[in-house]
Amino acid sequence: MNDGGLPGVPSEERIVLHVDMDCFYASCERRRDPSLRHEPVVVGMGYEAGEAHGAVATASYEAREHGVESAQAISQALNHLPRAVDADDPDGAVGHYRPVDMAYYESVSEEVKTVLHEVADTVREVSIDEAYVDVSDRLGWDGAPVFARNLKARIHEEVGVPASIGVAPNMSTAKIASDHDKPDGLVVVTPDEIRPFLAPLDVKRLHGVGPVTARELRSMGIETAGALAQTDRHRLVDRFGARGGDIHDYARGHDDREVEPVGEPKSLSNESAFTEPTENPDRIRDRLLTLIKQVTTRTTQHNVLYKTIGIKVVTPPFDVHTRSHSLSGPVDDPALVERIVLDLIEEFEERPVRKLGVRVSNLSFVDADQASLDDWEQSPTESNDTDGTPVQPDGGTATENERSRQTSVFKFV
DNA sequence: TCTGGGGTCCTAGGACCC
DNA sequence: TCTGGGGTCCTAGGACCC
Repeated sequence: MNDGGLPGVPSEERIVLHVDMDCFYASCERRRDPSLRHEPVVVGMGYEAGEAHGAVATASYEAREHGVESAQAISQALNHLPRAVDADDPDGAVGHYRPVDMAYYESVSEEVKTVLHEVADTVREVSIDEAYVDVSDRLGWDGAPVFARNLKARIHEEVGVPASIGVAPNMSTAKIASDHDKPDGLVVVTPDEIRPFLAPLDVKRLHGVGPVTARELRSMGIETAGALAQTDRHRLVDRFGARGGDIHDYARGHDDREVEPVGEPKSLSNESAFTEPTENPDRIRDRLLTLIKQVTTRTTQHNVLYKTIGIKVVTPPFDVHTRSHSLSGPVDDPALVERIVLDLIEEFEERPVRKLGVRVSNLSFVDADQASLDDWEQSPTESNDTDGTPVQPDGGTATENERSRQTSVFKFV
């Protein structure tokens, strides 16, 4: 190995692990209630005990064997796998249904991430149940299988949930490897195994190939990663833009992305669907007000300012529309969000709506360090109230709506 | 497959500035 | 007043990921 995980390390020499927790929510429920072990467990979003509404967030492998799938309506899942209380056949299989408990799952996730940070310097937390770690500076390829096996064991013993791990010279291959032998899998792909490992796989296994791209590739006669690897790159870029080049690289086992910690979020949003499409202006308005409250509660709690405020409106059958408005400078102002959102929704008046969303973007984060204040000089004409202060890089005038909120203004020096 | 929620990145056209 | 080209920002939509 060379001098340790620095940029410029040849990608073939990196050792990247992708750690993917197996049906994580269901595993968390089992950790909390060990009597669920080996039992079919279904965790439902919007589900309440005894009810039949909501959708499947996660199903354990035992539940999947009975036809329960992710994103399925709970009512449908119950047809495949009834609860004990409403099972007709006393000898038939029954499922254990639980509502989503994000706070608990996040606490379990924290424990897993703590273990990961103990065994590696570089950890990218992708989601609540998934992370990449780069261990190039800690071991070589001959030590990788034992290291990964020990990590799996540690997570199981110290946190009490199962994980699948993929090991490969880059992120995209490590991800495919972790998925290759789920659940409780461990797949190591060394640099010289990478091409033969990828070649037979269906293109849809590649990161960046979704249903649309898979269908198009298929129509081009490209079904496997091996075939994609041999396709002329220009053809792919012409057809798919920048992503065409990426998936060509991934299919050939090339991926130079560094494992780096995730930065600050780029946007914050909340959305919510109606049980059936509605044109009722009061229901729409009420729902929007709820979403605004959810979003601005988060921004205020975390000291986040935003410059752009937007809505998402989904009309039947499933047409997604977005509208947004940008301010001249960052603010955190719930009343202003409300005015802008209600203004943007007017365009959709009298149209049926099945889903609504509220989003803020163009974020800035003011709490971390105020070092940047050195670059800002408070305008002598304004008051000195500095908390939650809207700042305006151009020192310009805000729209008439936001002006009311500007208790103080900073001027760029 | 008929559709839940929270995100990211890319693309393309238009406005505006120099 | 006719006119070129580059850069940036904004907006909307699309595809994808978990």
